[in-house]
Amino acid sequence: MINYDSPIATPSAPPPYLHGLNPAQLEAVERLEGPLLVLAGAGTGKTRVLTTRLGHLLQTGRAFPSQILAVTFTNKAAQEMKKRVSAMLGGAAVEGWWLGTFHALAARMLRRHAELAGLTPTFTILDEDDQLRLLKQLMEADNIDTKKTPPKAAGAVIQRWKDRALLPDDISHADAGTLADGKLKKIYADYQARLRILNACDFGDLLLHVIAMLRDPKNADLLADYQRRFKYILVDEYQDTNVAQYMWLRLLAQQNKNICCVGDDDQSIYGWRGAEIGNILRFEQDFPGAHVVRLEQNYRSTPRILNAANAVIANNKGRLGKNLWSAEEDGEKIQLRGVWDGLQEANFVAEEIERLQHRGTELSEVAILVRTASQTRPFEERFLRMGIPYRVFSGLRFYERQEIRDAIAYLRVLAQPDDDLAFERIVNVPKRGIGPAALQKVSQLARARQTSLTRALDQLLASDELAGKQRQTFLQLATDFTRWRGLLREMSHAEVAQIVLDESGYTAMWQADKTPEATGRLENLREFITALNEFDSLDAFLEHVSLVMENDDKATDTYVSIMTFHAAKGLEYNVVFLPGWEEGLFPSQRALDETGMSGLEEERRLAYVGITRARRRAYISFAANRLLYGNWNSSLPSRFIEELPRDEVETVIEAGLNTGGGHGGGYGGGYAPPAQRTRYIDYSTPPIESVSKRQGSEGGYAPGDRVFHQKFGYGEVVSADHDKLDILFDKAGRKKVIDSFVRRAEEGL
DNA sequence: GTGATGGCGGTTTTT
DNA sequence: CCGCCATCAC
Repeated sequence: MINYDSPIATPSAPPPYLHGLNPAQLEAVERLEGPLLVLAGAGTGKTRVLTTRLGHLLQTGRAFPSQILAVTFTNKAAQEMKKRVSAMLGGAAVEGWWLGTFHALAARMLRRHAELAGLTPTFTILDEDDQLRLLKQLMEADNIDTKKTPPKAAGAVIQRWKDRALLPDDISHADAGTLADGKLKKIYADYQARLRILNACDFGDLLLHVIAMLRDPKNADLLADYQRRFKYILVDEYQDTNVAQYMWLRLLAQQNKNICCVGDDDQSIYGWRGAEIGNILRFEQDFPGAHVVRLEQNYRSTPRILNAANAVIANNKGRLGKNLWSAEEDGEKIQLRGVWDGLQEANFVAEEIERLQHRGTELSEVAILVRTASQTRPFEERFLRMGIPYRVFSGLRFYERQEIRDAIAYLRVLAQPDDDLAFERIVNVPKRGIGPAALQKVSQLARARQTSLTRALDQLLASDELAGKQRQTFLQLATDFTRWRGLLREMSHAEVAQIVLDESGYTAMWQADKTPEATGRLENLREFITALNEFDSLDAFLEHVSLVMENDDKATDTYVSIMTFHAAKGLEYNVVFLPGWEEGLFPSQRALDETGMSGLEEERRLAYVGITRARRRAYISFAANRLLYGNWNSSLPSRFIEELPRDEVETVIEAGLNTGGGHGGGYGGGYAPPAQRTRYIDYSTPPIESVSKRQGSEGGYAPGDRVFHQKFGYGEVVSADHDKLDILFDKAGRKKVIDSFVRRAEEGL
């Protein structure tokens, strides 16, 4: 079917962009109507299919850009898609389409209708750091031992609830668990209430609020509007979606039902952070009339590598099933090495890399993929000694660095005065002499008033509650912020940022710092200001940093790449080393203990992802002894090694190694499958209680009342204006105080 | 309010 | 073994 109304439609010959697609790819591009699942195996041309499909939609005039919703998981993927589609359409940028990550798109919707979620359009998106500090406060306020239940653990559980679109009210007593004395449900509720006061969201909330908003019968028009708008929906990496994301997609796809999900169940490796592999496995039930297209022809790896990957993944039960094949020559066998210990393993890898290098292999074509970040060290030490250039991909990203977070916190307080977490972060950075005790005063009032720290501070400064140096310091800070906010109207946000960093003493703090890192930090701050210049407004910049964790590496230099399996997803190298295939390490003991059979299958998918990163050569190795936390431990080869097909593998095992008493036996099971319950609880709108109603003077003091103040002692109220009291104290004289700092003097005392 | 020492715990990570 | 956090001494 061709739309002849479109000026750019080409009625006759197939357009050039469809040339060279294989039949499955072609179907994935051209089947535009109805639900479609594209099962795209590793290296089967997924990105090409995705971009061609989008370009095809636009080129044939099936949809205006604004009628297309295209969702990815990472910003990198979104950028890539943007770039490739516009290249395909002759270079012009596509304007007005909804292309981005789940979170960026949800944030866009939420900002449009923030008031429907009880927020203002300038709401803040908290980072992990903020979330944890907030949780910690709430837990301590509830007398929960944060040693027994680290906020991080509590936060993870709450995150998982949010991933499943469960609000505090949806958590049954049984599900609340034993963590934090079983008070986690309450902590979750407190946390949500606090976020609303802060006019803030965490990542999970972005989707949760939008879902709640769209499902609210009061907003039926809004839902209908979005449902009509998005004629075509495209989702990348569908195997990684969580329940909330699935619900959001389903809501939006209801009307036109043209939803195309692309993914690979065998590459679902993010279950531990809420990804629900069931989403992709159930696609055909969830979207009636769905078609499934399998992309199985692989253009990346040799058949031997594919056979090995196929053989390992075939041991998984929960999968849709698919077999990668290649039209190429067999290629080299997988090299399997068993060595004495981790040092020898590093040695072997290093020497092999040198050998390959002499035969003309570029180091940029070599990668070492590990299960955990801590495995990189022996390789680094060995490479340093031998002078092999390498790079470990795992370090802190730009926006996660301390000095950048501090700078961002200053800007957040500027843009959003209610952002308590940002305020707390910088209130004593650089050191101003405002310690926990001083801050306590402000937060006490903020809690009593159900308001933010900045507002509470203003009220405190209007009273006589603060005195001396403390008052001076706070006053200085408050006036600085007011002045800086004023500057935003006069000059560019980058200039203001520079002024803030200088006048606050933040730059000076690092200049005075004599540690070796200080120079780098100052450089980062300069880079930060430059980055600011690339955005139209402060708000646009803050949105960017809260949603984007950019990867600022350019792979131009020649070095060996060292990274985790997770980080390697989507990448490919001619030569791939896969060290540390030992029971306990890979598959990870913890994954087995915590999630049993499904954990094992996810580990196996990691193996599959790892193997399929290799184009020409893959090396798998294990060591009989490994240094762990400073102790030597003996280990057995990974069970995945036994799953490799013998014909495709060339094995060299050092003499005298215990490999578990020969193949076929050995590993004690003990990973009992837990009662696997995935719940899809109906989602109800969160109650939006009015905060402002609860403010005001609960004291109801009147002139003549006798009161007691912690610091000023007894006194008599002269006048009362709402919450502000003018009191003549018996000893301290006349003071303006805030009513929540006084209590009634008991009669007869 | 700020700097120094000891104890404990320790996958995977994006937004 | 290393890094983080909490507690202790100024």
